[in-house]
Amino acid sequence: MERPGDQAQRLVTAVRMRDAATVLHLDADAFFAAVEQRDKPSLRGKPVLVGGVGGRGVVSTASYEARRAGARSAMPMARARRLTPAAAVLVPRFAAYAAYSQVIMGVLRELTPAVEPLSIDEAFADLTQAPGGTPEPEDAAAQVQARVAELTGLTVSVGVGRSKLVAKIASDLRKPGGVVVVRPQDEDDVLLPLDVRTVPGVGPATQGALERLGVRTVADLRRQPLDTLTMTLGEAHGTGLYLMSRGLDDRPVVTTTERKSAGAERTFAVDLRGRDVVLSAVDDVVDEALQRLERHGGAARTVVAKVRYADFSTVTRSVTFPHPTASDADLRDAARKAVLAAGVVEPVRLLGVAFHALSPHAQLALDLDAHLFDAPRRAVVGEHDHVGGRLAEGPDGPDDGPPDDTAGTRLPDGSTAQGLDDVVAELVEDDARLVGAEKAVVGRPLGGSQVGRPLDESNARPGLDVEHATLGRGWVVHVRGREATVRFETALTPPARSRVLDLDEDPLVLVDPVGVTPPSAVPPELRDDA
DNA sequence: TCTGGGGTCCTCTAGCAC
DNA sequence: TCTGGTGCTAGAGGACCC
Repeated sequence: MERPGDQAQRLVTAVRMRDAATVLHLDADAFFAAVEQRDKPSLRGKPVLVGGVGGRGVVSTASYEARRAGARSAMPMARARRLTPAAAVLVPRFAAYAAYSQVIMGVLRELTPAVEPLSIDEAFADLTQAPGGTPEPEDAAAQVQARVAELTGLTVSVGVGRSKLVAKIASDLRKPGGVVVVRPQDEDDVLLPLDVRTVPGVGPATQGALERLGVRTVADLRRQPLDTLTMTLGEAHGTGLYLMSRGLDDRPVVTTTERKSAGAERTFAVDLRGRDVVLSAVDDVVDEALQRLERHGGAARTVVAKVRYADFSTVTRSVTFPHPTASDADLRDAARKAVLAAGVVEPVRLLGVAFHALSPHAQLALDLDAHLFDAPRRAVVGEHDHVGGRLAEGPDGPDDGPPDDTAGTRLPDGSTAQGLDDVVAELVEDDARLVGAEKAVVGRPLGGSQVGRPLDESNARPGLDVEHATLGRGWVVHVRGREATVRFETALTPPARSRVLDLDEDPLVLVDPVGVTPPSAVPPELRDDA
């Protein structure tokens, strides 16, 4: 019989570690806020909060100036504003961040083709795949930092280790703008004193469970037997932490990953009451989810609805088709059924719809069905249902009829929704200070892109890009009625004072972000280091 | 203080077939 | 015919990440 110690030993010896620090992790510093400060010169050196501007919004990213006042990611925006009342509060401009992200990922690919983006502002790179041979880690890190600064004007932090675990932890040790290379012989010195919370995968719940074992640091974690960790945290998580506490991690850098799901969710500024109100709101969320689905394969087999009630309890229900489907009407119908199955009884705070089991081959499957079964679609579903698939019924009983082909018409503009809060935001400016106040509006989501449309109170969000026929490009500070406050500035201009315009006399149009402006394009007298 | 949004992965449980 | 064990799949929920 195998003893617990044997099992742990087998686990440890199965890990194939690299013998040198060749995994690089890059993390852009305060990414969203840094891009905003880059594109909006009047905000440089000032506190900036990017996130949801509604009453229930949270901070996505706080600039370092705002962090000094205590503002943090995931903090309720209202609290962050109290901590740093002078901060500019802006909605995220994902199109701008994506453009910067592409340049940063491109810099890594100049170094090595083996780049694994983790998110919009983070990536791993495998230095052993560099075409000219494995570079020295310090040289690689310096090259990446210099090139990113040259092309974007942003700073990034870089960590290099012999594993993803160590590289990621290292990049976080000297932010912003730091480089930390951890060689194998130095790993214990770096890892063991760290708070266990710094280990990727340890969140508040795991931290609480570990604290009950008396574990606070990585050194404490390493002293725990394997079976204690697996009994406390589950097989996978326990085993993972057992290995990570020893610096053991042989996950490769992978360049391609398959998307598993696509969806959308929305928190309402005022809780929804009543079945009809909720179902109407579901349709809006489905519209957004369908747009995302279309960008990621177009077809799905499972539809999951999420309902969060006023007391923050959350219920999910799902509907699974026998085959992946790309039919908007079917997917919409399934989402409605799933929401009803969750039981809409209390005030609803959030609705979400996600599509799982994605497939690019749905149309092929549907075509095959059409050839194989010369019968109405319902019969096809029934045929496959007993073979193993399931088609959940709504709470009212069996499917009440064939799908309505007129339902679920996709929005015609086919644009990229930014997923912004459905609120109208107002920023009140006090000379150099930006003080926020907002008014929540329910039922008027900023659905789809508003690019090309005239700016008005309903589509205004602080921070969005606008253009004036003669004054040029700028960004929205706030709009009240037909009066808009705008700063006409870009990365290529000096900081601008805000101007108040009458939208009837001086119409403004919402425009796409300008893209990445390399520092070399900025006139010398306006450069950050000038 | 009062908790977003888009994801991934894991665990537990139940139903079903063998 | 009934029962229990096992393996598979799906659904639901939770934890975590950025």
